[in-house]
Amino acid sequence: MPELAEVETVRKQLATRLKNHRIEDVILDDSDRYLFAFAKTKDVRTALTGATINGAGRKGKYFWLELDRKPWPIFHLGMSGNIAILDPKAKQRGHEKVWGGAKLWSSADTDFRDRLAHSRLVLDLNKGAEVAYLDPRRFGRMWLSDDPLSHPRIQKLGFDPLLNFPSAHVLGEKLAKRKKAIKAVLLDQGLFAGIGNWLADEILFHAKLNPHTLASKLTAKQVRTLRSSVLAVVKKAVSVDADYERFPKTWLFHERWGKSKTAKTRKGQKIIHEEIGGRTTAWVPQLQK
DNA sequence: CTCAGTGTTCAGTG
DNA sequence: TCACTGAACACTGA
Repeated sequence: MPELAEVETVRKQLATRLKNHRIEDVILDDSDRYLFAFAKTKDVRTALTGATINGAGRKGKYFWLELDRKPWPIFHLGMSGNIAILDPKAKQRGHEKVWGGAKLWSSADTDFRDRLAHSRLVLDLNKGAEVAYLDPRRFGRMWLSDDPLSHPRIQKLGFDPLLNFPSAHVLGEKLAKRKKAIKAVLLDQGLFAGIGNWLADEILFHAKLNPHTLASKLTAKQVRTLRSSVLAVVKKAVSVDADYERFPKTWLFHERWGKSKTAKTRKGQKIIHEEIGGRTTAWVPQLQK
């Protein structure tokens, strides 16, 4: 479920685990017209082979590798994308850790190659590490850019809760112009970069706001509540590395995902599932007036 | 067999 | 020009 929390976790793990690693080989499928729709496979190979990773950046749901030379690769995980890292250091510790948005595989796993089903791109690094970009549904995309922050797709993004979130006053001015359901507005990447379907529902649940409320009708107090809920939910999800098991027990997430649609909240309140702004929305009418 | 689904873009409409 | 809606993309799993 790659939304801001998962993507930020991926960025953090790439940056900390792959810093100073050199890309020795690039394995990709030349026939994969989806991932490489906007970057030619030959250019990807040329750009990455031999480069050293200095870090990783992110804005909204886009992330990129910072290399010791340009261009840099930018990625979007789409609906089902994921990043997997094989870290030889994990082998020494003999354990495997699973994150929300990415997996750290121990090289002790004999089925490492089997797990690479749906891998669209694999980077072989020195020191024995490997990184794989996995994407079953093929909605993921990749680009090459000399300056990710000025890339057209990233330029279009609005406020990122972890990078440049505005005051309640500025946020209120933006919302006042939007005459559609707040749920739909939360999903607008041109305003809230990184918020996706599950984060939006969790934020509205946290703020006790009815997802149907028109953004332009929110009171100043509701805007302040919404703003703090966005920050609270995103920061908490990121602080536990988007590990769903470690989300607070009170979160709607646990009742919404992987449960039947007749599941109720821990307090026994009814959860409604309906389409708002073209996306399925789970909410609790009893709480979100 | 049918259909929903973590996201985004684009064509069409108002 | 702007805001919004619905379809399309591709594949898996319930």
